[in-house]
Amino acid sequence: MPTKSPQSCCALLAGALDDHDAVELAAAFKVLADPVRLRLLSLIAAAPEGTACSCDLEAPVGKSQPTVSHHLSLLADAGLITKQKVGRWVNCTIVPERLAMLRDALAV
Amino acid sequence: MPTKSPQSCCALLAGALDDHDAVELAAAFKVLADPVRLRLLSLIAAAPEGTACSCDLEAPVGKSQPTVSHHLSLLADAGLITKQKVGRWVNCTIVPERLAMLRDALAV
DNA sequence: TCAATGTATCGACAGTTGTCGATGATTGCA
DNA sequence: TGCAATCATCGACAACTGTCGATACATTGA
Repeated sequence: MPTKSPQSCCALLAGALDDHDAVELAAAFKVLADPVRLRLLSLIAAAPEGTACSCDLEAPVGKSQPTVSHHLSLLADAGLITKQKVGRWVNCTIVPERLAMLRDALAV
Repeated sequence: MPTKSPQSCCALLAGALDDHDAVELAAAFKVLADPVRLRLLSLIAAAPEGTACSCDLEAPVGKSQPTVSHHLSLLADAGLITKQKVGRWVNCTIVPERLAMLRDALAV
């Protein structure tokens, strides 16, 4: 379940950005402000059907399993991906609507 | 002088994102990952002609003068605003092209 | 039931970051 | 020239973050 975050209705850079919205929007961008998470997002988005097993993500980013697990959890908490456990594996799927929402937040 | 940063030509989330591009893109988003900086951006963008005096920005964000100066420098280094000194004041102007570049980086 | 595998959690550590007070530099004005 | 105003820089501190090894949990297969 994604945490609550800036809605598409939020007044953004073009309008008044109150303190509450600023904190939420900053938290959303903070998740994107890490090269490992960006690479994980890129790998997941480029995988077939936008879904990748987390076991296939450790080698490309060159980080340990706990580190990758940590980053994937942050991405999931931010609603940028969903994690579905199937057997012993965890499939990560990108949520393009979430990216689009953040993209719209940068509209001027 | 803005520091170099992800070009519009960068393969982003939809394509392969190599380590170097990931670091640069993450650095760009890191600048946006702070509520004070987002509010400063919002205030500058909402000001007439997208330009505001830095002396008018301290009160709205509720931070000290050194803190605001620090954040404005980060925004300027990231190319999101330009700073022009006129007399004793510093005018900050938004750079919408830069925001658009980051917005495009989130394209899926 | 037991071993193996994939994942999450915990504890710890180093590095980074946001913040402010104090201070310095520069400009405009009397 | 002296003073006030605006901004940048410095030093310091607390808080946060990314990282990993060790370990616990969960699921599959034998």
